[in-house]
Amino acid sequence: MPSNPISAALIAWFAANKRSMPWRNTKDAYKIWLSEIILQQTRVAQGMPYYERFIAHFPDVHALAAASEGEVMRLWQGLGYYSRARNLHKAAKIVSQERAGEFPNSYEDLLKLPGVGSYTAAAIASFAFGLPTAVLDGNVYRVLSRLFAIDTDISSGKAKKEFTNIAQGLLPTSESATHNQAIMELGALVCLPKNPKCQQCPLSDYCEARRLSKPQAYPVKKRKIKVKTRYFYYFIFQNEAGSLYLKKRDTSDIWASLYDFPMLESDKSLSLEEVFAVLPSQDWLLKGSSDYQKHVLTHQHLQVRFSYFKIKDTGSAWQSFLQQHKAQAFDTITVEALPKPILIANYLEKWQLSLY
DNA sequence: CACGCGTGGAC
DNA sequence: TGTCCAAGCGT
Repeated sequence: MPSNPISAALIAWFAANKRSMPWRNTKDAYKIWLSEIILQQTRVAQGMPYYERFIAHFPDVHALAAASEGEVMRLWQGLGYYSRARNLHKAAKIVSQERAGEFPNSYEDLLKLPGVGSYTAAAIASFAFGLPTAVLDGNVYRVLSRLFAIDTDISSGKAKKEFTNIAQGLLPTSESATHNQAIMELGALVCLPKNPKCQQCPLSDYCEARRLSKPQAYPVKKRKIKVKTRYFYYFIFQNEAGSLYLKKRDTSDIWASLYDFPMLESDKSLSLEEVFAVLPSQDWLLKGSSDYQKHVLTHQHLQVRFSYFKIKDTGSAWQSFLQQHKAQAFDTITVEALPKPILIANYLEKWQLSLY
């Protein structure tokens, strides 16, 4: 596909308005891949410090492949979607060990790497290798659905094919990298989900949704995110030496395989009395509650209310509890502001706490 | 195909 | 305060 008026306008706008990002100044497939994995479902401002930290620790794919999974998880901690970090490490080992550090240079082969799906494969193919593969992400869905007033449900498989074809048809072969970045940047800066800045848009003359005065009607998305509320009642056990008691989480739930405090979960809010009533009536618990703190965390998919019960004076009862669960704890943590469970993984690395 | 996965910003 | 959603992927 040769250039076309829409792409030309897009690219001209991009040249004047693009944000500066470290991974935009390179053709290094490793850096581009790393940035793309980090930026999956993640805003640039949130991912940037992680990208810098990963590059500082692991300047090339061999360094990343040589790291332990614990090191990788520790650097990733706080960013969310932790399977990305595990797949990142797996893919680094594949590229380092099976491909002598050379990233796959075709869309099909990139797709085989763990953690690399259709979007990321197209992005790397185009940004690093100049191949004419159109990217299709949330921004592109939004921009294209408005541009052509397409009301296909973007959460459907049909839409993926339809939008892929349109995106591919719009992509100028010779400038695929610039065009791809430009359309995503337009979605991120101008063609916003809620209040699109149509006055500033270089494509407004071509935009069907704009002509119909209903840009906010696009894209059409039927699948709604269900928000569940789970109530977690944590028990913070601390012995005389100040050591804390941690538990590794299940592999098939939120925060898979990360560490948090032992807890009681409920599908409804419980009063302090109810929490104690539901728990087995153990001496260490009934006698031990002397301090209580509460912290609330919410996000899109899941609403979790954390209640932390800090057991200060557990004494011998605490030790027998640990013994009962074959647990030992050593070293010291001072917990002033109690962390979210995700932060516990960091403590584990840092303080070498033992678990059961 | 529908769902789960995380955190933080915007409104 | 609630809702949406952001350079998606794996199952």
